[in-house]
Amino acid sequence: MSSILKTFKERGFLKQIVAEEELDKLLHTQKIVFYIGFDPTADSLHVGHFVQLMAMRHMQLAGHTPIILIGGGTGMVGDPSGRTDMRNLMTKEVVQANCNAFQRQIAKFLSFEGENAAKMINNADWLCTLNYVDFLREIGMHFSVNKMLTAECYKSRMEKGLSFLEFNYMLMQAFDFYMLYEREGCLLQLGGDDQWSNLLAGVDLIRRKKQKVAYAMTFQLLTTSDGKKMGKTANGAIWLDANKTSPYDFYQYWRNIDDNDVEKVFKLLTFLSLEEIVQLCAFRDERMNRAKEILAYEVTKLVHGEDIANQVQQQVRAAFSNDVTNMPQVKIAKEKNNILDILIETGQAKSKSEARRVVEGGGVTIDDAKITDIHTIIAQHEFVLHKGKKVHIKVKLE
RNA sequence: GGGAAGUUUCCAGAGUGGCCAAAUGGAUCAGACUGUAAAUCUGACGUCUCCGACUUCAGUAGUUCGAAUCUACUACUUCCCA
Repeated sequence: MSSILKTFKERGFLKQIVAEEELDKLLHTQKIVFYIGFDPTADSLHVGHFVQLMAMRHMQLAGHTPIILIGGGTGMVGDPSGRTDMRNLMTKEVVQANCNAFQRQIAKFLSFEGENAAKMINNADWLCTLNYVDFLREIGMHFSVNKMLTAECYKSRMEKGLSFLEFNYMLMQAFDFYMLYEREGCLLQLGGDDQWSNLLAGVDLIRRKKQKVAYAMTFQLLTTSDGKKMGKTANGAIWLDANKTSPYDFYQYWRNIDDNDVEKVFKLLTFLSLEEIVQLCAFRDERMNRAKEILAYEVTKLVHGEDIANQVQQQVRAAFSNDVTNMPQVKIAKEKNNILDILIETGQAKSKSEARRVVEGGGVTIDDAKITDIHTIIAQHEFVLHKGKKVHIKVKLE
């Protein structure tokens, strides 16, 4: 078995694959060009994309050439796969802005130099100038509506309704693969498992138009041990953009994950060797915390860089050991010195009602004094705010 | 084009004239227990000047002492017939 496929299997990436043996041989004997598409549905990538980025990196390290396909064209339509409702249609300007944001983030994961330098391509280049009739005649004729309707990815949409706009998404993605096959010699498309039908559509299209074989492989979606999508918090999704999810919160998310997910995340989202991972996950008691700390550090390092990871780790350690000089610090206006305003200004409560509840629930401590009265005024100009057992920040009034 | 059903608080989903800021479950937050874990138990979960007040149940206009619940219209969604 080729080492890359073995890696994907051992690390728990692999979900479904087209012509496994053939592809295995191909990956083993040749350096190929492959691609993953990213649709600009938001202004930042989130943890769900992270797995795909890691997979690309693994592939590049194995000598294969990655193409990052930014969905400037497909993003105009919206992928209905696995969704129960239609996406809001984005304006062209938003799509463009999101594309730019994606490019910056993805660039960190891949090398754009050397023999197998990664390439970034935007499918708007060909999708936005298509001629409708030509497209229907050349591409549309190869698709069976009957077959498309039975595709797993449309199931949930068949109950709620599927617009013709979205129904075309599969053709567009198939066409992308075909274009990359023609222009770049791209033989393989990777993606999350929710993309399986779309990937197959591309493989089919290439076979019909060129009588040539192309390959597809999907990866495990990042889920928690109880099967839910990973990356949800009170403040919404975990983003890879530091402005949307601070590196501190990002680090803490991984630091706090379920014991049962640690090994999986290590394998998928870090480059530590399997031996190291097994060793780190050997313990099922408080020693597990050491593993989680390393996990959080490694993952943060990949996304935000080593300097920031070091910095954040130091802050986290300081916060949890009550080391006042190094813990994260927030400055707020000195007029906001009552406990409710402090909670809001420091971002620990979204409304006064919420702030009130945490205080009344006994979750707030200033320095060493538990605050129980919602009217409390804090006299100090500098103090440590604790909320629950996980939030410890130094607050400065000025 | 004709007919039927629907649109509820982050999500799912009850509620069909006052007992409704709205059951229940999930998510989330806090407390207890712990290992910054899980499980479990407890509490909270529209907003505010919080023992009270205010704004909500697609939108608008009504009926009524009183509407998420009734009526009309508008928008959107689904289903059936053509």
